[in-house]
Amino acid sequence: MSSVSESFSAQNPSAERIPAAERREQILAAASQVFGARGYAGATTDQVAQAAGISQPYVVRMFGTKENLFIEVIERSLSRLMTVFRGEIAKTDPQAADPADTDPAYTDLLSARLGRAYIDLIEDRGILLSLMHGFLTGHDPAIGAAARTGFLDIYRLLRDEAGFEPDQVREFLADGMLFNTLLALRLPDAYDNDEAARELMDCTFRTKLDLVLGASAAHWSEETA
Amino acid sequence: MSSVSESFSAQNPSAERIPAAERREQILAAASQVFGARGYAGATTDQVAQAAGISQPYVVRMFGTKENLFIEVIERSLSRLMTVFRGEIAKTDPQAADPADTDPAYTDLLSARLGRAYIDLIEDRGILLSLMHGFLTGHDPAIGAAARTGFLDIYRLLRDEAGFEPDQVREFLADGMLFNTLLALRLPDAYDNDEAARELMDCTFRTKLDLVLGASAAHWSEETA
DNA sequence: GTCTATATCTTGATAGAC
DNA sequence: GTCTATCAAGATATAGAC
Repeated sequence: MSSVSESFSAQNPSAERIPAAERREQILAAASQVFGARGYAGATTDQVAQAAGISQPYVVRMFGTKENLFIEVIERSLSRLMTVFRGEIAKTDPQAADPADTDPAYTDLLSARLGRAYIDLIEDRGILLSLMHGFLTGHDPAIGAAARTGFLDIYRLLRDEAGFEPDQVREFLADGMLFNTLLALRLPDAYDNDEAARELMDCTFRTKLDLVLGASAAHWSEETA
Repeated sequence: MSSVSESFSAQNPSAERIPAAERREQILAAASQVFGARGYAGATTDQVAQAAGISQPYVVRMFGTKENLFIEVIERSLSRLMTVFRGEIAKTDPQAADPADTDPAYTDLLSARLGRAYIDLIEDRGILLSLMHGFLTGHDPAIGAAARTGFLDIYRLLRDEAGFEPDQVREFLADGMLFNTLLALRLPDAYDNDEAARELMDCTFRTKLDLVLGASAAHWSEETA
């Protein structure tokens, strides 16, 4: 994107004009990080603006309201997540005819692959965390509705497209929620100092631990405040 | 508590004086509900005050800061949760000598009982939800530290006092996090209108479903806004 | 122990120029 | 397409009376 000039001042220095669609995605990416770290209520539109390198009113101008921006962030996260899942399903199941009639070995393999793909999503810290904050904002009418719909869409994808039994879906989702919670808690930061944290993370993230710890260190150290 | 007089005006009408300790617990109980519904950043000290039937400055006066109030709410939730778990452990295991060397049937039974006890805690909606919001506020230095410590305390309780293997703890915690998420999402409200919601809740809450649905209807209908 | 009044800061949103 | 200036509302915290 817009080169070195931004590294000093967060504010768009020469007010460079870029296409609205591109700017939109820039803002959404920035908002995803900010909302993921602080939640809907805890984040400000100004923090998003700074992260995107533009002015606060422009953020509001482009998305109407903070609430609407958050909803678009959630929908973007859901879209990415489901795209990734569908990719794994397609990759794993090149010749299965009936997704409702699958053998146990297949769903076990697919479950492992989807789990790995989920963990890979951590590379962009904002996706899973802003989603999680969306789920926790069920109280807000508009956000709550979007969050419920999205969550149930994931449920149906796992059941109908991946061919999981309801109880397999439940287990998969449960692991995901623990995963998200450990990330939000920033437990990776305690990995070196607490044996319980270490043990829990070892058994939660297993082979993908390096990715989690590495992404964590890189991510949090960049934070503004 | 202070009887009928409060049903009209939320504000303590005649400024009735009650012992500080009792008032403290009143405020904590109210704050637990409010923070549980809206999270730390989303809740206001005034909402807590109204829920407790006193003035906003008095809430701040008694707890110093909103942040400190939230931390005390979290600690109260943790304390209740751990007390309940310890009660189940004691009840289940009257004669086991070495908690580190337990047979599978025992941990299965205990796990089921702890799970049931956890679901029972939903009767007070604030406990699990304010805890969950605490976990999601790992970004705040003070709150994050309290949340991490508390989470790890629960981990150690399950491992050392309940005698679970790390992987059993992981699974138990994962179910708990899914449980909390479904509550925060207010999925119980969608039970009648969405087959996926119904299926997921049926298999998550099983025999305790009545409790979840009942408590939900009763709880949310009482809400102020 | 508890309230009223209020200072002060933050923040989402609008107006309007370039 | 993007910014500066600014308003209005809301929220935490303090002061001080009763």
